[in-house]
Amino acid sequence: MKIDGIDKIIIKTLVKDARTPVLSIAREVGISGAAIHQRLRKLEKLKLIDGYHMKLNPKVLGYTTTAFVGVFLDSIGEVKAVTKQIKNIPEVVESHYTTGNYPIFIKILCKSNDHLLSLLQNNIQTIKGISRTETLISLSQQINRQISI
Amino acid sequence: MKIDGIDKIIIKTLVKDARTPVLSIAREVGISGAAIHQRLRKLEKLKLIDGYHMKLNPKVLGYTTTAFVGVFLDSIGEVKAVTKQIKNIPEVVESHYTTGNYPIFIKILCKSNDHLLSLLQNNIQTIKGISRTETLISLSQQINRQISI
DNA sequence: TCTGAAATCCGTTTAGG
DNA sequence: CCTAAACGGATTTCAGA
Repeated sequence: MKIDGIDKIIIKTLVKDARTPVLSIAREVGISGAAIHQRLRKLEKLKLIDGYHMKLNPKVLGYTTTAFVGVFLDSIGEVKAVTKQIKNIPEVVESHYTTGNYPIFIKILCKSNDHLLSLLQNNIQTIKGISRTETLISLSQQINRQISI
Repeated sequence: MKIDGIDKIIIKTLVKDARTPVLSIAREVGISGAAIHQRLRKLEKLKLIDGYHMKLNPKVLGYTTTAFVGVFLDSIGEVKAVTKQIKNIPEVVESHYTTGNYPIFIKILCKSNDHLLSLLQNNIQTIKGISRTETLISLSQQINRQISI
């Protein structure tokens, strides 16, 4: 797996704006569009490129609060069943199976503190197998980026 | 701010694949490409669309482990200074200012447990103002999505 | 908001060094 | 790994309903 400087420019450009035309990258680095195209195919085949996605701004939809919730279980065997239930809650955007304090750790978006409370009490804590939760509210996010290449 | 069914199709399509041609969406919903184009401009003006980004697969780069680190500070006044230092660590992909157990909560990617240990001992814990840390290792991630519309 | 057409530009393939 | 050429199809703009 060789990733040279040209590949890095292609990647950095498209991480920033996935709709940058291939030909504009080609002009930038001074090779043909077809060559950029071939390199993109290579990077996709390597699975280094996972996809191209529109990013939504949750705040415009009213989701102003991010919270992390550590989930304790009655027994560790229930991870799968509980995760399946958690998947049905649309406000949950990440779920991790973890070692440390909690077996399950999730990230949720909510519209207000009341919404957060309601999610915890009416959705998350009513799932069978969950014994209790610990919440961490993100007041603001200073870093949000991908791994650097 | 009105988002109708057509807007939702546009958004869902581009969230899944940001490079879907406007004209293919147009055929899907049965209106002209120009109309889709106008709606996209509208959604961008609303700031609902935050951007279009290539998503990298950290595993292909060797980053197989995700960890969350709760950071305790000597004094709460040091949040800004410490965050600035944290930003210099490339493995840190998220940093949150939080209420709860920790004032700062970060997400990091690492290549191995040794790498994680080295990051904690040689990078994070050497930052002036950090008193101690608590680590949560993600063994696997079951959910990774955006807010639903 | 939408359409349809025009103009311009792009992605992709192919043949070849 | 690259180029150049060519085709099909895309984005974008604009006038008008």
